[in-house]
Amino acid sequence: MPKRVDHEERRRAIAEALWRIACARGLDGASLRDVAAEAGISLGQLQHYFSSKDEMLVFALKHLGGLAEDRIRARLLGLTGPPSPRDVLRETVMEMLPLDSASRTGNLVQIAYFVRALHDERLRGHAKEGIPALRAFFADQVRAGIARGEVDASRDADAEAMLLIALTDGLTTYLLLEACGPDEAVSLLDGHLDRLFTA
Amino acid sequence: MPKRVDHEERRRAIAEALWRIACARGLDGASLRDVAAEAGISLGQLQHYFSSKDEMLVFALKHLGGLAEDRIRARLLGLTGPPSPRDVLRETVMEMLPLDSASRTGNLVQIAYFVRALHDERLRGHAKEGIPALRAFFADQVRAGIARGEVDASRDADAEAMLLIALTDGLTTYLLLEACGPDEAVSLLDGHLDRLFTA
DNA sequence: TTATTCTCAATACAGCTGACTTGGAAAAGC
DNA sequence: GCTTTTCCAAGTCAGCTGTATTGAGAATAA
Repeated sequence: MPKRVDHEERRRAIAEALWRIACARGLDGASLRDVAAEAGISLGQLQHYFSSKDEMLVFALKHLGGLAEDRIRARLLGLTGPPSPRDVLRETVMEMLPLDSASRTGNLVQIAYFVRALHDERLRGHAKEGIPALRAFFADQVRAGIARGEVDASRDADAEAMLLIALTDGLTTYLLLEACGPDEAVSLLDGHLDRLFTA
Repeated sequence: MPKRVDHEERRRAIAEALWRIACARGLDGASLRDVAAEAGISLGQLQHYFSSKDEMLVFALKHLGGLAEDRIRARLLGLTGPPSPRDVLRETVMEMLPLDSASRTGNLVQIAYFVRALHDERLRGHAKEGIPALRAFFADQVRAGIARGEVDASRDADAEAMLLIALTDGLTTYLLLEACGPDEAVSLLDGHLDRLFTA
């Protein structure tokens, strides 16, 4: 056998090269040759690790989502003391927003996938799969807030969860377009949470 | 001179063919030949009306925005009696959301443009140009609501306007992904407006 | 009629795309 | 040393892309 190579690591490196290109030129502007060049390998080598372009795209999408989840988890673990539901929601949303350039890259790539998913049934499944879990997570936090008396009991936890997700997503759009600054986005979200957590 | 042709009308017909393709396969999947075939004309004829693909894309985008504005204006004029600020906001937002299949098409195309604009400076200008006006329009309605005592005077009209725009945009995303139904989106927005217009 | 100008079809072209094939280098197990 | 398996570089291929060119038909104005 030849030298043993960590396939997963190679695939991750290729996926990250794909992100860089997708971020700069869009997903459709990322040819196999471009990605290979960005990753510093030959086209043949790239095709050795991904037997088709579609396989590469799906892998890169899943890897992206995994890293985002990891970042959120790490951020929540980094909270000092027992976090309140409001803190959990705030930190999660802040991590999702494109407030720094690294997060901006991730969001740009994710949106590129989203748009492709609108016309591609296979990708749509992958794109949608994380939404119910996120929504349930948010709803749980709202319910915890209600239980602690920090949220008015008349609020519908599921509705508030969807509202917060949609708001985050919309702000993401305008942040990426630079039609809205990071400070403004943060203050808008804080204001929204202020009215949700009234106690 | 040969038979006189209404250039603008031809260009509109071509733009609409482009939308149909962009809606089904994405903007990047719309080649000049595809658009010409969809419009029922030859490639040469299409090139006679648009000297470059870029020109066609920009024209189609502006035409799309113009029609959307017209629909909103018509809907507001259709309101019986003097509309309250809340009605104006509600109707405008409802017209923007992809609640029926026609509006869904428009939103799909608009998002395709949005994503391309993220990587294309020329398009970004066109994509952003309508946002400040919309935001100012929404803010004016909120201010009118405050003046009429229907909105709490402590609310920041500009912030509420941005919040509503972002929320609409986020809901649009999840409607298009079918991660959220039309009824739910409407009820979420009504709930949001209920809390804004408290009197 | 004749000339002019508009409309548009056909074709060509260079460049890029994703997929595939071939062949060889390298390293582990025997 | 020899085999076997893995890894990967180079090249080929058909197909599609946007653009440019050429020329023909058609209708108006002289």
